[in-house]
Amino acid sequence: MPDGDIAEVGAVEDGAPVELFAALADDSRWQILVELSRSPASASALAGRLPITRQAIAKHLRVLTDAGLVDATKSGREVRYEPVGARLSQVARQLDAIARGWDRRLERIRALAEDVGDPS
Amino acid sequence: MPDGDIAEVGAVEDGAPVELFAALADDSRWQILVELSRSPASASALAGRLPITRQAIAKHLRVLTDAGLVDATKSGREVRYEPVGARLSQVARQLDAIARGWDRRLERIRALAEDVGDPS
DNA sequence: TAGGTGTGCAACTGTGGAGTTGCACATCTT
DNA sequence: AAGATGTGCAACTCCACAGTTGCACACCTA
Repeated sequence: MPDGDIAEVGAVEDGAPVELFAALADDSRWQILVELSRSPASASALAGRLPITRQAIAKHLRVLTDAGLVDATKSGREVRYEPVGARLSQVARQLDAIARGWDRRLERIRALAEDVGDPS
Repeated sequence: MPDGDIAEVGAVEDGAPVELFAALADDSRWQILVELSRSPASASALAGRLPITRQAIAKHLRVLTDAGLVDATKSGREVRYEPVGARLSQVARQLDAIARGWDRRLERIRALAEDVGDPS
């Protein structure tokens, strides 16, 4: 089964990627992602550009890494992080599939209601 | 400017829809969305199918409505809720645009590093 | 006019997460 | 070897939020 091929019904009922949305539901993490998209950097480097502590950033990077939104590469004593577009695209496709599923179901229900409630 | 046309850079820097992700980052809210996608219902009706209180559901519906993920229709003394696919599709497009932006920037950086660091 | 059903608002509790400080360990440089 | 820089772990505080109970109000119906 191809990766991008997600049944729109199953995508809803199998449970949506709640953990990933939680990862994206934080301003600091988006700031980090923006900085990393400008240029990959280490936690300490990010600490120089953001208003929060290195340790706080490290925690956020942990969350982002677990969610698959960021890739960590150890190089000597420092760890270089960079954003991963693939994961985000995957979620985008999933969301679109779910949205289409909603619309299809509602369409069906409306058509049914039309037949029963207003048979002219 | 067409609705679907989102500059991939601006989409990142103007701030991502964090509020919407927060709305999606809850299991109970997804359960509610699934139920509503099966068939639109009121808060009390949902309370019969979900393991939480009507009041808790009402709070979640408020969040979902504010996020534009659910549409409320008052009919007599009851309020009928139904999911809105359009909002979710919009976010999907936004995420995809952001992801492509990441990939493009990293590509550019890599190409640059190739020229400088390994001029063969 | 009651009684039942659906909503709304307010206060309270419990918990998870964001951010901090402090310290220990690893690694590069001189 | 010694100092400097980067990272990791642990404990603590603070606060937003999920969920609850309790009550008041609005609306259909007998």
